[in-house]
Amino acid sequence: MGITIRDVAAAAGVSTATVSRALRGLPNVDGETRERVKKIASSLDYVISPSASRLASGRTGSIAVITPYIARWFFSEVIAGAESVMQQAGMDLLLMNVGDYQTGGSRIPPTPRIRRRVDGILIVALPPQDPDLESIVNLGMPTAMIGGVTPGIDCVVIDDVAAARKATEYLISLGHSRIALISGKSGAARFTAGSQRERGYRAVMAEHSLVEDPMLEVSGHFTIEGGESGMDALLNQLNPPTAVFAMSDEMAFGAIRSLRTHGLEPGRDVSIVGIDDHPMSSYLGLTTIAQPVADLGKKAGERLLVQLAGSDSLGGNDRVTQLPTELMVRSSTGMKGFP
Amino acid sequence: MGITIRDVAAAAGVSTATVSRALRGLPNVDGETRERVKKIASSLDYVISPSASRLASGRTGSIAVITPYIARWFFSEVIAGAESVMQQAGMDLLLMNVGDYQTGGSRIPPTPRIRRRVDGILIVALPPQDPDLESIVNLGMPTAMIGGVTPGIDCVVIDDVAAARKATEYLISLGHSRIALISGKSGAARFTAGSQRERGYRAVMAEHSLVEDPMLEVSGHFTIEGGESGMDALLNQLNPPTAVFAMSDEMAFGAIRSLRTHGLEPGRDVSIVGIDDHPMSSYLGLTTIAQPVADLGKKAGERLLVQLAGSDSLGGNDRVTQLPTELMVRSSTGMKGFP
DNA sequence: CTTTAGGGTGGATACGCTTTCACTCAAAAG
DNA sequence: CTTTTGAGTGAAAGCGTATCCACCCTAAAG
Repeated sequence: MGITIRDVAAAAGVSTATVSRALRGLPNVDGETRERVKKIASSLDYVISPSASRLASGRTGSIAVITPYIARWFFSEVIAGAESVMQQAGMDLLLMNVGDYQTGGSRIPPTPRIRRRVDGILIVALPPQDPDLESIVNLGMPTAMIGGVTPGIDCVVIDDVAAARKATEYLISLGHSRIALISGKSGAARFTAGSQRERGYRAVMAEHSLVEDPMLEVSGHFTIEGGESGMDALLNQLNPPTAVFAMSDEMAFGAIRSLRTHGLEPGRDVSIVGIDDHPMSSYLGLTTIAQPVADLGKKAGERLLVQLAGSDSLGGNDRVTQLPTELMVRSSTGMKGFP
Repeated sequence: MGITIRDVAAAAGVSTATVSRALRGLPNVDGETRERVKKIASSLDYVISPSASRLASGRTGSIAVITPYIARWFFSEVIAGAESVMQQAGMDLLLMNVGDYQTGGSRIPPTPRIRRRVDGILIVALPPQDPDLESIVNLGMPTAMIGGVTPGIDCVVIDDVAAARKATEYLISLGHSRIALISGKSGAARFTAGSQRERGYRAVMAEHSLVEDPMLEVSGHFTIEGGESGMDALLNQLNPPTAVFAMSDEMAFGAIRSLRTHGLEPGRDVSIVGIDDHPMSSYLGLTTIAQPVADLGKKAGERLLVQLAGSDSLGGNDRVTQLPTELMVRSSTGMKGFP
């Protein structure tokens, strides 16, 4: 069952070699021959058998997406972006969920298995300490990475330092000086973004000679609940902050809830800035630094395609692509002591 | 490059046929032989070449996930559920985003192409009118479907009628009688869930002899903005509702915002119930009918695996699996005229 | 007119596995 | 003791394509 290249060749009166070349757009095929073959192939509903093609050519025509989460907003958005690019290039996307390595989720397939299955790898936001990261990179396959920087491989990121700077500077421009930080995890499981954003915040604070009160830094674990309890802790201090920079929108959401619980109004009593531009942010009026999440996926996909095409002209160093961020001013921020 | 089954066979002193059988757990292999082969294979870092295996066996070891969206909450959650099941079964997940057929997004690959690429198909919430649905079903391949019912194929759904009934009945139990409905799309692009939920709402209203005021039904297009403008329209009436059943949480979010804009407090002035239990719902205090989204994906995946295993014992009719829903009471609902 | 170049084509083989079929041999059945 | 059985195994034939290489023939170069 299923018609093969031989059927097409016979119907067109040519060899299978010519059919193969004609259908794949290779050179050295007469224009008229090519057209005839194409016409016959489509009239026969012929499609190349991927399995056979892969075996013969050694190319799998698919790439692996290795990610700790599939359903979380950031990740699904990145995956969707990558998928759109890959689909257009005729590549298949293989989802490989590795789970959170801290919680001992499912791990990546053994590397020899990966090597056989795909032509390239897209790594989405594995923290640099992830034990699998090194073994994947060591595969030496075409690889692109999102949300982290590893020397020698294509990395697509936002400028996390600059994003944090924008957020902090905006708060300062509003007259705030006691600006708290709700950071992510403090332990070993830190995403690259976390430490970078922390740096940006610290740098701006220092430049403006603002005290770096350790009491003003809490950990929010990148979750709503974490942001909420972090904000709670901040508000229960003797000298609470008048502004807060949360390293992610979801933590900012939690902070907003905490504020309201304490009878405070974001933007009036306390200003809050997040990072992400999560779909719910505009709904909640959260001022935030927007990052082009889907574009991260697209760009990484494109870089990967370049590598696969072999026309990779980049040196070993400038393999980092930075995508722009943008301050979205909404109602969660306001002049200090405005009312 | 890459070691083959022949290397393993040679090292183990057996034929490639035996290696193949031993590694795949087929019967008719001596226990000791099997162990030896396995040990040697793993010591050689040998993994079966999927391409070769697929070509020889005719099985692709992968299944297609056909869906109009990847990044939206419901869809990414379903995909994640399906992925976890498939990964465990050693199957690859091929993402095929068909886009919203109304907006003329990218369509599915031509069906002969699909047939060659995958062993089975998972359809996620294509509306029953989708022109591709029929052609996919007609492929006659193992197929499972989520969020819709098509005769003869495995379908995994929630009881949308019952969910809507629960929501409406709960509002009635709180003393409400002017209960509005914020529905999805009204045109042709209706998901099955939409019309079912509408039926549930109507049935309960009728059973309680409550007027079915056409003014109390608005369309919210399953978006936040749609829910907001729908609620706006409801509130601008002479005799606005005291309660609202929104067919999805996101529309309920919009409705809540509309309420606040009008100076009203959800749960006190107007009660709102949604469907989904979206992650933001608990944050916003939205009373809702929770549906087990990830489980929809898992269950559909399992059904598909059963079909692929050939041990499918179901008849042609009772192919519908219904998953339970649960009322989550939060602060967006309250007794009528309570304060 | 002869030589050369190269576009266009087909034959044949490799890709790495699965699976059928035939075969062996020891144990159970007669 | 002979026959039957079946578990265990190997040889070999595909599976459907890509690609190397040889080949032909026309057109440009000499």
